[in-house]
Amino acid sequence: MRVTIKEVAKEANVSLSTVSRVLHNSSKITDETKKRVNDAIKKLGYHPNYIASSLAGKPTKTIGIVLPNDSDELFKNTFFINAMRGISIYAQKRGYFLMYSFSKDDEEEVKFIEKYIRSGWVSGVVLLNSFENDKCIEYLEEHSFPFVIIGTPNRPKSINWVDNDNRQAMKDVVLSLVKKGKKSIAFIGGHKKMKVTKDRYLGYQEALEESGLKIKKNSNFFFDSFTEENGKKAMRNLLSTNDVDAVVTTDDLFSFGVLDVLKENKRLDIMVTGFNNTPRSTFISPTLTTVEINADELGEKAARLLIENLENKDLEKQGLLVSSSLIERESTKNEL
Amino acid sequence: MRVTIKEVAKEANVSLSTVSRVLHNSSKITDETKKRVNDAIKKLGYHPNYIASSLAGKPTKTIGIVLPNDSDELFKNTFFINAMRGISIYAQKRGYFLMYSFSKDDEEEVKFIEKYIRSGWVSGVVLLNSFENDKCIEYLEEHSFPFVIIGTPNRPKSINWVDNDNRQAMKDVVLSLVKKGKKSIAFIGGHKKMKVTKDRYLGYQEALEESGLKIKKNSNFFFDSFTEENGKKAMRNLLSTNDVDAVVTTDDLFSFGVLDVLKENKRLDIMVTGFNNTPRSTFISPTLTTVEINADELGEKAARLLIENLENKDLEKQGLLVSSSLIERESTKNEL
DNA sequence: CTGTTAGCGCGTTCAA
DNA sequence: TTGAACGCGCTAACAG
Repeated sequence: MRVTIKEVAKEANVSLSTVSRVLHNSSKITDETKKRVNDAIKKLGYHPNYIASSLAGKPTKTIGIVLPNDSDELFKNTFFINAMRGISIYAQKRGYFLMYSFSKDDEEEVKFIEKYIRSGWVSGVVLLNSFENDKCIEYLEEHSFPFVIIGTPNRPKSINWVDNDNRQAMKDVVLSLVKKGKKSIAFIGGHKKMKVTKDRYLGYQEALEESGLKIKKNSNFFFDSFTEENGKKAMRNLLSTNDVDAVVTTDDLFSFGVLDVLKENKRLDIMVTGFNNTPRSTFISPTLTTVEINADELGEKAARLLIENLENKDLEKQGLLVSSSLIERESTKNEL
Repeated sequence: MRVTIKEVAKEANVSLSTVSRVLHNSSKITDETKKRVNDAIKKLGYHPNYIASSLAGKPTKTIGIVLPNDSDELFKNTFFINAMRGISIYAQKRGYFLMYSFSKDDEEEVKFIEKYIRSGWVSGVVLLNSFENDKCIEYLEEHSFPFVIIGTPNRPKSINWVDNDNRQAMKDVVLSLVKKGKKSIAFIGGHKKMKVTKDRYLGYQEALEESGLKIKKNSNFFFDSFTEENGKKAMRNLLSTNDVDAVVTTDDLFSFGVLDVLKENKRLDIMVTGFNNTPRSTFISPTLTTVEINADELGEKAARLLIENLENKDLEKQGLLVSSSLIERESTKNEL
């Protein structure tokens, strides 16, 4: 059987509560008795039982993470594993445990959150399903349970969230192209209703404006799904109707399609950038210039935000922006 | 405050223990009181508190997973995220919670296992660091704490483990090449001391033997590290000294190097296979025939093995083999 | 078949 | 500054 606080007390010739006190540095204790207790702890190899401690009212120091099961996303991206690692880096530093569960749909997602809360195991939740998790948010808010979301929620005011500065990121992308002498830059993005798309498009517009450039007609595209095929479609269209010298996209997948069309048409003088730094971007030719969204850091900051809120209940809810970095590769080299 | 068993008891006009009993289907209870209790549970929206239940002696129904932090592996492979998902699929079905932690080295790995055990949170551990985790195994055995390892341990007899049938997998690869008329098949693998390498090499030898083929001199290579460069080195060597018509490797990375050399030398008539079905294998040209190791299933079976052992203490330790599947792509097509 | 009671290991009053 | 006692929510004997 494991050694309990009781045996430590006996060994140190003090009462249970005294041991408990030195364990938590609470109230004043003589240096001498403190030493006696600590010696006993060491001698007996005592380690506190979190279960008992939690039952007696202490927080569990455990965070639950909810992941989507969608295999496509999982395969395409190292986002999730990196975000999970990021979370772990901060959480472990603070002595927190991490739980995770994959859910196959929204409904199951809520179910797991319910389970996390009701079981009493976790004291906070990280939402990692990048998109629409309104049901989860609703449930968590209803039960006023602490949580943080990676991604920008619809009502960002009253919620803890962490996301990239998508506007700035795309702005940087476009400005770097302008610096290379590009003057007619096309845009390919996801659905216009999505916050990510909106933000990135905003950055695109701002960069052009600041550079004194205009958006050409028919040079902006918005698609419902992030596919290579849509990238191709847009690029073919651009080649026939426009005189572009660069293309920015909100996702590497679009860019892969774009590059295919450019290769076919021997127009690799047109520069291309992507977003998300998917592994494939380094394997194709030309290698793709893209934006690293730093999933690690997103996770780390999310964990920090949550834990700070956990330990300081009346902290204001806030949103945190994580900078991303432009990774320059062959698709934006002048020599090509 | 959450509703407790006590309130349910009062509502149903029974004692605590009766409620506890219907909760666990233990001993005989009148259908009528059972109904009364269940009604009360529903009416009050009662949910058992796992913490209390655990403290009172019930198992925690929580499994701890230990992951390596090594970014290279993490990026190259979807193995970990898939294995984690596989574990979750089975564990969640059985009502188990999952904890994870990333450790940056062996030492930290043991530290986390220690923490898992001492805290009392978890009742079993899954080791996922594919290679040498002797220290962890040692620690776990010392404390006779239930665990399962994904991969083949050095002393497989007294340990629960799950792994691919590497011998058979490689055998299938080679036989499929023989069936395509190949007669001089080279082998490129990792360090000869590694169990994986040994097993795959064994399958290679068996297949050749059964097909009445001989291993040519200087056509087998073993490298310390899985790199493209080593693949190139081996292939250049093979081209100059041997008359091979196919190359099998124990890792896609070797194969990428091999294909590079073959393309350079316009020798794509030589067939190539890899191992692990890394994402890149579908993006290169020719696309690479490789072996899918089914990380999902490895995780699922590992969870099953562990949970079965958890719920049935005197179960024998065992090793489970997970079949892999050969994915035929362009690099083994005759037309090329 | 059901109720009573004594813990599980620890935190936290309240006294001393 | 320290100790005794109670309770967190639940399980598992032991009675009846």
